[in-house]
Amino acid sequence: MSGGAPQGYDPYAFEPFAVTVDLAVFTVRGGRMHVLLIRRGQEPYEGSWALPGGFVLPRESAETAARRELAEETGLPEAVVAALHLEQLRTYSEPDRDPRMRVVSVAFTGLVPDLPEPAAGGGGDAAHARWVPVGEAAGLAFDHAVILADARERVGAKLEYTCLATAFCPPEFTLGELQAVYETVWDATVDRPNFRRKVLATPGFVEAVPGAARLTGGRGKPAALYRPGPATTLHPPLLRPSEGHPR
Amino acid sequence: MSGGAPQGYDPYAFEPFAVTVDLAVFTVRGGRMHVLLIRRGQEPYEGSWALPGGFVLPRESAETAARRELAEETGLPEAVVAALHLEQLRTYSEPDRDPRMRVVSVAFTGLVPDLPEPAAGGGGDAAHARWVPVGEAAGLAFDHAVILADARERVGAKLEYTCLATAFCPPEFTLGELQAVYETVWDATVDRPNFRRKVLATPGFVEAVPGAARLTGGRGKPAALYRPGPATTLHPPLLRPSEGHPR
DNA sequence: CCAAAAGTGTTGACAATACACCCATGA
DNA sequence: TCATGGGTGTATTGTCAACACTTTTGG
Repeated sequence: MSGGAPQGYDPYAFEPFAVTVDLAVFTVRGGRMHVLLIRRGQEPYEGSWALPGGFVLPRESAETAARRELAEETGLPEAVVAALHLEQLRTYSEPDRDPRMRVVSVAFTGLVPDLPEPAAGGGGDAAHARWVPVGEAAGLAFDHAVILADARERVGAKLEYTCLATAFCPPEFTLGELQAVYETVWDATVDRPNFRRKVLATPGFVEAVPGAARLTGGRGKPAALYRPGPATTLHPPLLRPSEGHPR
Repeated sequence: MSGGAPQGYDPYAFEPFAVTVDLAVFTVRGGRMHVLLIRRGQEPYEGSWALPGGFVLPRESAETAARRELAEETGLPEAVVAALHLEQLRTYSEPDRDPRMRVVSVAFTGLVPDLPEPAAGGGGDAAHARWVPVGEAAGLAFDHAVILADARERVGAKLEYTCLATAFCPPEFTLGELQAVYETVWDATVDRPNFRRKVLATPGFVEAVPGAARLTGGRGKPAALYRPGPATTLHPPLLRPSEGHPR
């Protein structure tokens, strides 16, 4: 709520809650899904890998705090942080999730295209940030393994019924690259002709770039370039195969 | 995060955050969707209607707090509160959403079957709780109108691809009642034969009750009774009509 | 000319719609 | 016997998955 405070409530009467944000930021690189992690420099869990995040300041919203902490902790370029697709995942509030004090954490999921330079680049904390294949992210601090799993599941589900996949692609991309995003996130193969038809048949999902074509990586026919379109939802959905549903 | 605390962080150094929960609890009654509201008995917004909710206590998770506050503030029977379908909506953290202090609120969506007695019944605060048709919920306190709108949208969307609709029904229900839930929440009409086939064709959505049939309300052929099944997701989805999609 | 990747066409299975129709009950 | 709501059948229409095929490039 807000407003249901007991009469005469004194903000300082209780042991205070700390409110933090945690970020599960994903990218697709080399056919594998990666998550951005930082190495903890202090107790508890010193030396462990953890999701980036930090305290929400008194005059910040959680989303503002998320972008600020991401920039501070990982050294991602400002432009990337400002542009990245960020959405709330859920809030984790179990009383003992942090051994030191009561911490309620608002978790976010972030999506970025594959970056030429990894995470490092800025100074300071940035040196402790790394892209890690999600399969190799073991032994995370706190309940971050749970958050990571929840975030991963959510991204997979959202690809089915939203246009989110373009957030993993550079500003201009080929349909082959877009398909690779789906195949990587779902860890499944998709029929190219059908994928292509479905994407092009969804108004506003992608729009063709008038300019020239680009080669894929040397061999093969050059592919047409597309930009993300204005649409956000995908009707009808693009269902992942094999998920128990023969359909 | 949790753990990214600045070195030497003192829990009492900052102006503390209050962490609260807000609940948008819905039911379907008489062909209209209703939300459970309470009348505020103190400033700010004294006399306004608001979503039930309250402070998270030091040793509680947000979900525990949500059920406790719901029971305390609305007088819903314990059994109903324990059984109700509750899920996190999202967290609202804009700095000025409460004029008195910094309040971060974890919002939940709840679904209950139509109850014989309205909300009142218990004593205390319960007298100030009421079921209000969602269309008539105007002038809510704080940002509760936003939370309500977000919750309503989410429920409508979730009916499409989950088995959530049974949470609006009593333990045993007819397919006509289930269909009425969809029609009410979506404010759309659904073809009965097709609806029926789709529900029955989805394994685990509903299971037939071996016993006898029940009359609908007097007239008409008695309908078979069903119970919620073990399934939670709906593949393929049951898309609402007219939502911009000819399909 | 071959491999590799982009892009097009076609077909058959299946799903969704729309609607006609029968059944059981209360008044 | 009529109105009301439950339940079944079916034809048309469309969509989707599968796969064969053409096109354009690099080596």
